[in-house]
Amino acid sequence: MNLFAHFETEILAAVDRLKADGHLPQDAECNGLSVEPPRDAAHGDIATNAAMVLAKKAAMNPRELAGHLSGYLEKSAHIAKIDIAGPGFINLTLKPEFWGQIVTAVLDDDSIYGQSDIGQGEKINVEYVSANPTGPLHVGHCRGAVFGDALANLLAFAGYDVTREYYVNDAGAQVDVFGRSAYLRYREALGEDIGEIPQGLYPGDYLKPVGAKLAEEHGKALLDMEEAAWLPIVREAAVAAAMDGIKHDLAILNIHHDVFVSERSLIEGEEDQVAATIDWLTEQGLVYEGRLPPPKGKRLEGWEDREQSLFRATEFGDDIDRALIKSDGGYTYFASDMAYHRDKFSRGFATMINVWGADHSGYVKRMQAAVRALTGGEGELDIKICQLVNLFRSGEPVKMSKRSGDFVTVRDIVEEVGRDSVRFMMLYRKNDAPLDFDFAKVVEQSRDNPVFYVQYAHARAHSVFRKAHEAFPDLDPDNPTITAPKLSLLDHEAEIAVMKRLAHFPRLVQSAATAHEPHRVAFYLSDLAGDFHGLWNRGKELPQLRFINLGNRELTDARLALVMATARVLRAGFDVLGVRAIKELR
RNA sequence: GGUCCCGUAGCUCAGUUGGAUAGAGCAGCGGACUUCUAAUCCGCAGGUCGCAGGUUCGAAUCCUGCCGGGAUCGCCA
Repeated sequence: MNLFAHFETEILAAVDRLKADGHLPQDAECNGLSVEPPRDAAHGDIATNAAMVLAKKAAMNPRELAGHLSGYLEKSAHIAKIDIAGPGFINLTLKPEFWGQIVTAVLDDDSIYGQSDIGQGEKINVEYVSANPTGPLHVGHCRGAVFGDALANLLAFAGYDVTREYYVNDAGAQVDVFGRSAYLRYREALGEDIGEIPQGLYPGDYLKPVGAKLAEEHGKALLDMEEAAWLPIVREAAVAAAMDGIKHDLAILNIHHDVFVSERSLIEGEEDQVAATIDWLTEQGLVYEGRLPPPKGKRLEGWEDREQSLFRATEFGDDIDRALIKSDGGYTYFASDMAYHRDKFSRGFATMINVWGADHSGYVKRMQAAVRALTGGEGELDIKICQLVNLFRSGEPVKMSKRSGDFVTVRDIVEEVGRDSVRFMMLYRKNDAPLDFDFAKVVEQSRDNPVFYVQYAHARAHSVFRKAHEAFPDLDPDNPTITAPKLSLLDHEAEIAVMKRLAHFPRLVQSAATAHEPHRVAFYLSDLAGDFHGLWNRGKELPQLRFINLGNRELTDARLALVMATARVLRAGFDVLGVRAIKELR
């Protein structure tokens, strides 16, 4: 049950009655109607602007119209009080016993509470990570990886048909460099002293096994070849090894993509899809030969003013037209990315989401312009930029040296603090704000550490079940079943606060999903945990408020139902974030 | 210089897509607690939402222009 959706239908029914009795014209529409929790809880449980939205149509001032509307709402069950406030808000306060229905709804095994159908099964493509296959994943990739994965979970929970996708940039100049780096390791594996890795090549040790394997498979055969002959072989082996490593790194974060699309395969497959895309754009009159002005305000070494094939990106909202073909005849990265997005669209994804790092923010307009052009305005691309992660260790910044290839990898982080802490922390911030990640803090067992705080709430709930089992052995300590609890017994303000929070979950899921903002789920969990801890603490002062009352099984059952409901919603939120809910603290 | 993002309490950040008197957590101040329902709790104080205009019943939120911080600018990926 979605509290706000439920009352929206009641309000709309009241509006219909207003039309029936002539207060409103038949054609009056509720555009911009809101049914939401008021900002200030003192105003009640549900606020609606219905009267304000309809005032003009009714030729009545909003407060007067609100008076008529509330006359009809009063007849509805569950409403304890109706206030008309401010410019014409209608505030509904529900009867305390209403909230028990939320607990019932959460515990109903026939549906998953919070799950939504707003997605209507629409196909949606989430492309995330897409790191170059030239080495292990490091912190920079980690945030986008976790973000994309949680967003995909969230969208699935909200009823979309989600595909998780990874674009493998295995075609550009970078992977050639990577291949040459691997070739050096190959020569090294054959006993040659290669000295220091030259500037510009990949220095990391992770290519050594690739070199060794090449030596094993090819012996000295590659030494006598021209680069044009050995490069494809070495490059392919290096990329394959890098992708294996990346998939392993993703797996330790519990991230599993459905589809990997190779850039090279777009070009070298049965049909050159990049060429086909450029042809198509040319037919549409969107490609021309021309010159680009050099970037202003920044001197560029070796800027080459030349006539080239340009895509009319400016017609679709970009600042400048974009090059498609490099001077060496190869496709620009952008050209193959256009082909890739055209491919996505042709696979039935009208809605696409790309998750990128901050360093790609300058690329956003271009790609969105491309999608507009390629889909005739039918496709929609949302690009989520993940800002930088700053690493700290007990408040001290962690230094990273990229030059030596000695950066902090996903593996390092997960091994040190655990997958769940990494995932939660990466989501405990809006994606477009920078994030501070402190190795010491995320494993701290204190109120300061939101990971702990939320995990602890779930563990506490389960500790109640274990205690309940000791007191009443018929109760299953893992999953106590309580038949027909008398939920009206839950009338303390701290209990009602928890139930209200539970009531907000479905709405929260919907808004987070439509905004493509999984961090809202993390903050919600923190709030819910806060309410639950608050209730727990009240039980310390007021023993009669404790969950388990030996002399009163009926009350205990009602409270256990509430604890169960809380644990379930925490669990549902954790599932969206991809964080494991723990039942016991170590 | 252009573009994009950010600017909210001393600090770190939320803010339900335009709603009412802007919220949390730290830190601060004042109390309580000496405990396994443990890994603290309760209360208080704290604000010109960067600045100035605009849009309207109503703006932290939308539009414009400034100021400050960050990222980015390519035939790289």
